[in-house]
Amino acid sequence: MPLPAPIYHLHSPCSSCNLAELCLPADLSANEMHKLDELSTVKRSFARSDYLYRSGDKFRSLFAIHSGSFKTQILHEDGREQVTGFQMAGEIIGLDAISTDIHACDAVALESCVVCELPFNKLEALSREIPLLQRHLHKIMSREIVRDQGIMLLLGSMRAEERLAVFLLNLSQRFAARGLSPTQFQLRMSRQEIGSYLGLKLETVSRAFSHFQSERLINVKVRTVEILDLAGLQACLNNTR
Amino acid sequence: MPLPAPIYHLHSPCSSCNLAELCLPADLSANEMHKLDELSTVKRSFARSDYLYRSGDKFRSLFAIHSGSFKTQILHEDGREQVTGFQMAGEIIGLDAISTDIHACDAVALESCVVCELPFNKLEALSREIPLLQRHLHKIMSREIVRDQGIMLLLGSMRAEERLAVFLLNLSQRFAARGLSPTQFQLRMSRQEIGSYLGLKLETVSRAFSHFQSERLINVKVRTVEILDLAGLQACLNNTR
DNA sequence: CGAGATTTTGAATTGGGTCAAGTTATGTGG
DNA sequence: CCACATAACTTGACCCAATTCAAAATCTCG
Repeated sequence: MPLPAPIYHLHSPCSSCNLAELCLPADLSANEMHKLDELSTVKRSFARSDYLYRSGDKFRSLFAIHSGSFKTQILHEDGREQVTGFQMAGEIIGLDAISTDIHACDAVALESCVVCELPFNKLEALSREIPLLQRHLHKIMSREIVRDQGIMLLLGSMRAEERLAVFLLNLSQRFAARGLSPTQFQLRMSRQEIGSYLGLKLETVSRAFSHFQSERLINVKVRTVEILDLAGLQACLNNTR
Repeated sequence: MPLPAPIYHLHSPCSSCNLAELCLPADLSANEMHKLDELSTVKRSFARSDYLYRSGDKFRSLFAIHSGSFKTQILHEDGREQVTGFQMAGEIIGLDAISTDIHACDAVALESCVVCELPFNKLEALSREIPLLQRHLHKIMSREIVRDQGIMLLLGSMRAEERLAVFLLNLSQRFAARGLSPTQFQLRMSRQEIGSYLGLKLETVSRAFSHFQSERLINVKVRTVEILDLAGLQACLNNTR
């Protein structure tokens, strides 16, 4: 079980893993880098199924995922649950809580994880001092909005197999961005969790996997996935039913 | 409560309509208020079906809706479309574009509208000077994330009538927050647009309206809606199928 | 090794989609 | 202001993709 390497705009080695997604493309001065390094002194480890935070918790910090991956989910009182995202190394988690100072969802570790805590007060203070950081924080939040709207499109107007194809292609891209294989990877989440994320039942997810395999688009054995035909998966989406 | 109630702070009359959603709960100094007023000098009017911006446009400004309402939509190349939101007076529109400096969706006027333009550079500069403004901007962005995740829950795990009930209750709340009747209002969007937003076909939306009417939960005549039984609509959601 | 969890597969069911026809609004030009 | 054309909405009948229910296979981990 190789842990995903935390490579994502990391131009400083990683004393400041906190910088992960936050790290600016444009270079900061040494002094600015230093301040950014000081931002997150606390690193925490989590085992599979540990909660990073729970819905209702007081918000104090964002978290930069140093290694491992999480799911975020909303639990509706009537038992309905919706997985709202899967986050991996180099991504920032907790943005939903800024709105009310209370976390709006649960974040659960899907495997062993290490995260850096980014106290939000300090992050705001620093981003007043460093305009590039401010802009970057805004971009991260906006990116999350765009991502969510993409999922609305998926949930609102795609068929089961299209949804799974989008899901696999997205994972593929994200692994590639971390220097991992875009065509061979381990799923860290169950069929049930994938289904919840994609608005499908777990049986439907399983059937779609099986169908892709029979079409020779992928090889899948439980949580081991090999993409055989990226273009073919892509083509699933263009078949306007 | 799938869709969180938006909170509007319309305390200044509206020489600075720009402040609408941006206006801070905590009071700003006179000097700060003045700077905020200067932020938006440009007001623009739109007729029904005019575009406020289009997907692909260069991003320069956010917009505060002074009056009227808009829809935002993503158009997928294969013709699929998804309405991602309906925005009304006092709300800020355009947050998705910060991520790439390119607008990621279309914003279309649903009726006659007036908007205030908020140049984003200036807004960022000002929010470095005024921490309360900075925090408020962050809250607005985070609120949008939470809203979108609520819609993911709706699209991912609710049945047609539940979705429409959520939609009507959300409109009701938002009208109430503006001092309008929470039980009698005009829809500004077509069945097709509601359907796109809710991940349903227009016929399904129409049937759900008719069914609510036959259950005496609402009166509906095309775009005129009267809610007869708010609690009853709410109860639709708790019936865990 | 064995128990519980997860995944796969099959068969039957159904909620919402599709297609079609009729009705009611809306807006434009005369 | 009216007549007419067009767009929007409603309703019915039929259909199908995904869900539900069920059972067997496989995996995971103590």
